[in-house]
Amino acid sequence: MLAAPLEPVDSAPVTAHLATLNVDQRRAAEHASEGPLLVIAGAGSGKTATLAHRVAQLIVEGADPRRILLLTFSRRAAAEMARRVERIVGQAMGAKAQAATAALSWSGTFHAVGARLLRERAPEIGLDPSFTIHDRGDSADLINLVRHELGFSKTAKRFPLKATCLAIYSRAVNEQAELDVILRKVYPWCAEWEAELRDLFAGYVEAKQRQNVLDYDDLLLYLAEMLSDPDLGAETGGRFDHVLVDEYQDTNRLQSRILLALKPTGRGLTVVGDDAQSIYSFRAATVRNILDFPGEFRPSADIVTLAQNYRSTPEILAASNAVIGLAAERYTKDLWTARQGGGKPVLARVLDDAGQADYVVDRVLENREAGMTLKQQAVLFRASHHSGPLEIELTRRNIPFVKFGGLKFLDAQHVKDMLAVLRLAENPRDRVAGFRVLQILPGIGPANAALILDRIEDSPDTAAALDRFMPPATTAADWPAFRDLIVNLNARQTGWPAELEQVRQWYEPHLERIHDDAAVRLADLVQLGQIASGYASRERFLTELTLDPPGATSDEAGVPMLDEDYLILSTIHSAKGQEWKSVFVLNCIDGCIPSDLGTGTTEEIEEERRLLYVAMTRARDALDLITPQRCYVHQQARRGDRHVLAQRTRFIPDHIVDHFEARLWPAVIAGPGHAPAPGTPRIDVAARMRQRWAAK
DNA sequence: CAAAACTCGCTTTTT
DNA sequence: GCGAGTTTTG
Repeated sequence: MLAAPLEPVDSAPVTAHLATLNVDQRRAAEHASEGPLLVIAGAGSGKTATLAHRVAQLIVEGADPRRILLLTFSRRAAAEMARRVERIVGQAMGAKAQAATAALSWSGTFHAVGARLLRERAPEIGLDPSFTIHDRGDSADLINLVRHELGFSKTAKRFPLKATCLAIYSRAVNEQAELDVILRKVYPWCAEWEAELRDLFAGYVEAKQRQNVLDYDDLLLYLAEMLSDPDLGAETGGRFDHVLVDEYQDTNRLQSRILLALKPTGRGLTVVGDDAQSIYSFRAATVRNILDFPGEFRPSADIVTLAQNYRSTPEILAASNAVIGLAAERYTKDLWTARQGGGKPVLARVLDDAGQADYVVDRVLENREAGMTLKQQAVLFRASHHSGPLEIELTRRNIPFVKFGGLKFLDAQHVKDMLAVLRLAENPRDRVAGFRVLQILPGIGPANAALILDRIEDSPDTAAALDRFMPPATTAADWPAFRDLIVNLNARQTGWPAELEQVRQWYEPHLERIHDDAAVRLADLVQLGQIASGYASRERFLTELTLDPPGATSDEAGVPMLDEDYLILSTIHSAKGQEWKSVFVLNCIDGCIPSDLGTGTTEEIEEERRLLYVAMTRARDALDLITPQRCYVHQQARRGDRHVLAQRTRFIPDHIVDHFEARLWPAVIAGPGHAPAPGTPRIDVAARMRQRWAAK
């Protein structure tokens, strides 16, 4: 990612391992650790390299790696950082490097670090250390149970859906704001339910505590509360000499509260980010964190700005600068590059979804002919389902691909079932897990499941509680095996990871009874077993899988045929921090970018603009933005032909369109409002025929 | 009381 | 084209 130094290395002699850095990067890497440091790092400016060099430099200067806390946005980012730090330290220190970087054990997301600190300190803060962690789906299920108990599922006017309830709760927690403010600002259509929502959230919090479970938000919230105790805060902060945070523009108020509680004076604190790439406000991230950071301290934090881009051609950079240049507010200046020219980015007009898929496939294959592997190319899109038609076309033409973002391995019912069994064993009070597991058995529905779980909750002895249950006739045959499984797992008799195999053997007949496609699903479970073997214990497996699901952020697990070449498909959000030689961005039209769901307020529109900017700045040598002329309307009878004419995205208005090469594809299609050129077919029957059989 | 059959409403991005 | 609630059936 980092090119050779383009700045002449001046004045002071530089240690070899920092020689590849430019002047600004080196200033950041060598910044004396006394005061806080803010690094504003534009897209492709060597941000990861700079941060890695800073960590490496700290270690070379004698910092204890066990006392360095590195907070990243994903585990993949943490792993990448560790790899680079090791290489750099190796240059400077030789053989000792591996030991030094292996001790760099405190790196990960805020959530993962939170889970670890809370598990460690649990007894001191009134928490049972065997707590299990709910992912978003589990949390929604639990909030739904409470909603039923409170009778809100039977209101005359429809009460907000479980996912909406959870989103409101989560927003209030992460933004550290009052419910009425959140409702007025973000969920005005739910404002009439304020009193009921308050009751619901109170019940939800109570239920989580009774069941000894934490949700994602709790990992941050409990940590922040723990650190607000002067002793615990000082003690925990004192464990780390250096705290470094990546992607600071995408943190929320709760996260900044945690950071300030760890390092109230800012001593040893470094944050890195780019306000032009802030794209997570739906998760309550606020760009204020990065903007207000310097002023949080006396004296205020030093600021280093990295504005030289090493990634893209000047033409791609110029187009990206033009797009972000139209932003209403912006704090970072334009990026510049010393790279020599390539071609302008392409703005391709295609007829529709099918044309878009054809265009991308043709261009991808062209690139491959020219020597570019599939892995060096990526297709990006705003919403996960936008890639549907393309996925079909890729499958049809035998082009392997891997998709990031969207539907995950762990969302499949059969995988959730298996994990729920393990979770119930780990924490018998986890009601969401218990509900799911019990209802796998024939003859057990919500009523019986609730009864059994009540008994487990009341009894200190799970085995005895299970034995007291008299199963109905339909369940009798399956009950003893189930009872033995749970009791055995609960007592940890089999050990890890062998017990996953034990669960699978129990589950297999049920899988075959419940699903017609049991064979396919069984293959997933075998894969789950492989993933499990990489974790040291059941607790670690459950925790880390929940905090970093495979398929979403990791490219190690869950992906078949790793040695083969494959095309990358990714949501723009999941593409953060990455780069490819050639990038395609689908549906650069109004309604998709910006999403018509995100055009309520100017802030939302501005975030959509930054999203397009993030997508464009992923490209090194080639960039194609695709604009289908018409877009099929989503809600309509199957095989309907209703569509709307789509406009090019408002973020590329006429006066900056010169930064792009306009291309019609196929070259003969007519523009909107024009008659077809002579000899051009009015309808593309062939495309319709393909469409007819393409999708189910 | 459980499970299957049916009907209505909504459809982003993710730790 | 799917999830959630409702009604019917066993």
